[in-house]
Amino acid sequence: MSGRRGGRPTLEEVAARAGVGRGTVSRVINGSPRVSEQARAAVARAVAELGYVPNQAARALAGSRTDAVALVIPEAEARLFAEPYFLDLIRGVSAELADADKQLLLTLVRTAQERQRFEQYLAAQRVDGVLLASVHGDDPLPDRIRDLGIPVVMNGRRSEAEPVPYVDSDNIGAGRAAVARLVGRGRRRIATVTGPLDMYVARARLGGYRAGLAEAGHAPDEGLVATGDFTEEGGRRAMRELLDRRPELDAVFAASDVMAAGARAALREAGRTVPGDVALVGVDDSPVARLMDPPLTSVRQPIEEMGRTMARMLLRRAAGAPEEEPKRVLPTELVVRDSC
Amino acid sequence: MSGRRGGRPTLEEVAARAGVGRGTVSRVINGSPRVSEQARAAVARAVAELGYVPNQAARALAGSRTDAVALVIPEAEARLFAEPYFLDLIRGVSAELADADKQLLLTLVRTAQERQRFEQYLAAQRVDGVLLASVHGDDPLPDRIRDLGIPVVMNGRRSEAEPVPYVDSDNIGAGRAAVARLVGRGRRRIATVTGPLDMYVARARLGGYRAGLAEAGHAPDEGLVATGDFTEEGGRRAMRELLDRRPELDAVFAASDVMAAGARAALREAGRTVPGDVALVGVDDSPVARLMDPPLTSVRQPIEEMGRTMARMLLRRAAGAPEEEPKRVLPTELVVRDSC
DNA sequence: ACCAGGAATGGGAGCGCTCCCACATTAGGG
DNA sequence: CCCTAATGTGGGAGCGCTCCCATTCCTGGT
Repeated sequence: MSGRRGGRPTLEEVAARAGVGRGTVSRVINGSPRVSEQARAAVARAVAELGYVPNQAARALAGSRTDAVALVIPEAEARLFAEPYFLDLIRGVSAELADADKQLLLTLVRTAQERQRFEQYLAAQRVDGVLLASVHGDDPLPDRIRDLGIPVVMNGRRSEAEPVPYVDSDNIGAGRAAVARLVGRGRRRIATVTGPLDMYVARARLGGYRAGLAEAGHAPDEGLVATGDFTEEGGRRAMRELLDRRPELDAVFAASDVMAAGARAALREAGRTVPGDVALVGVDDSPVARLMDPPLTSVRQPIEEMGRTMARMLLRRAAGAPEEEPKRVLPTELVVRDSC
Repeated sequence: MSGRRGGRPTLEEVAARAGVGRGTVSRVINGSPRVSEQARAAVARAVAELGYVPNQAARALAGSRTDAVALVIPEAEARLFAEPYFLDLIRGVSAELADADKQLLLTLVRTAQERQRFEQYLAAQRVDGVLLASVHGDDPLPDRIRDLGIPVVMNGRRSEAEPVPYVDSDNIGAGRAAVARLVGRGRRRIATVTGPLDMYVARARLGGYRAGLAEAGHAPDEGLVATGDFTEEGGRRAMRELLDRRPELDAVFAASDVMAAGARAALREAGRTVPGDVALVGVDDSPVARLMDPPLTSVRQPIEEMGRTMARMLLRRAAGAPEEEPKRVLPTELVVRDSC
């Protein structure tokens, strides 16, 4: 049989032992300043002696706050994306929450029905805030949550002018840095494999690519742009398309490492060497990048740091802190390997 | 001041609306059979009309159960391992819990201090059960939790005779299947790169390798066994060692895909072709396997299914269900690609 | 016709906290 | 010396449920 509470001490018992009232113990536990040193010490001792741990359920019920934060990840994305991405994100969020003694509630959302259930869940007041990963351009969930009065922070944004607080990486800078590197290595015909253009992240990287070319004085050529979908297969297909359209290309910026891997395979099929015939740059600096042959030059995003930042922002808002900058864009960094 | 926090309806209000008592509503909500059809219908209508959602904190407080389950992952492992592993595991656990309307509390444990905190957390009665991933041979945590009277299920086991309930994959079978394949392809000098031998999973795969050789009538040769640590670098080092000791080897069973990738790199360095000179088999069937050149034959573990099974077992135990088989070993499956 | 026994139900009594009000107690200011 | 204003403090009043007991209403057996 589970969980008959084995005589776990209560606030009341601590109070009795310390010779003070319930209120005082509560104040000490919650770090209120309105307590004398003497009382504080007495309570601290009683807590230690009894091994007291506050009952969270009671706290949540009485205080209507839960000390828990939900991280929502759409399941479809979890499969699609360079998977380690989410693990890194989780790691960052988890670290920051642990420091604040908050709990991480992970929610993978699979179906519309599960989404529904999640909204219900939120309505049940079970979390102090919500972190959203990988939100698509037309997703109403963020606004919905905000309207419910629950603090939200997103990873990435739905559009340039995102109204909901978010933490993003500098995707434009990523595209730019990749192109700059390619140009610096003497490449002249630089193509790109983009992500699905209904995602802001894909448009931003493409924008960076274009900006990079413009800065280098290259004329734009739409024939050098092919759309992928962040999958390996999509990368492969897009690469074939590019080779078909512009056989003379000598470099490719793939908007993700996984697509770069697909592109690499297509290049091999076509008998092109990397980086000899075609130089290749990806984005994510995921493990695949290191394992590819040749190892892939890639633009690193500070994923874990994004997770930490999101959690920090959320906690601050949940605590009702003074409104600070609700939009944060973290820098990316080119990691040079052998593919260019 | 009226505590009209967001005006969420309470059980009491539902009762009033349905024209029944609090007890009856509670019974309906919790699916007790002791309710007339009529009352059930009235309550159901009131619930729908009011959009009632039970307050979880109150439930937990009154009923001492939380509807939440913790999944504990040692942070060190999360980095080391083929990372998608944990994402798959999480996916399985999450799916099963969602079906049961339970919450998943993810805990990455970094330091000894965090471990400490986690135990405190358990003491605070905040979860109905605990799932443990990647437990090392000498880890006392599982027993500790069990002694606290909290249901536990582990992923993998610490030793052959694990006392704590677990779900594992058939690692011996995995080694055997890999070797059988290699033998079937006419390989005669089959080496292996193992994981760290203080982990049962590594010993089991090695055991399978040996069993496979024995079954094929090959004489054992300890020179064909090198120890890695489940990292790419470890795989590379072990492979160099093997080439050094037994240059005539013509096949390698690596106990993980990541190590296989390392081994592949070492083979390339040494000028050996795959699968021409040396055939290669890994374990995990991770994305890396597909992306390698040539694509890697690998033994797939049903990771997501393990996650589901763990969650299912845990929920059943938490519900005080009749003691069923507490040890479950799921089958593995060889996925053939070009590396052998 | 009567009563035992079961089914359905209402509602009191908490669960262990936080909130907040009332009550000291002490320290100045006039 | 009284009066206000801080400062600590105790404890009542819930928070919204579940548990469980008492009550009512219905069976069917004798």
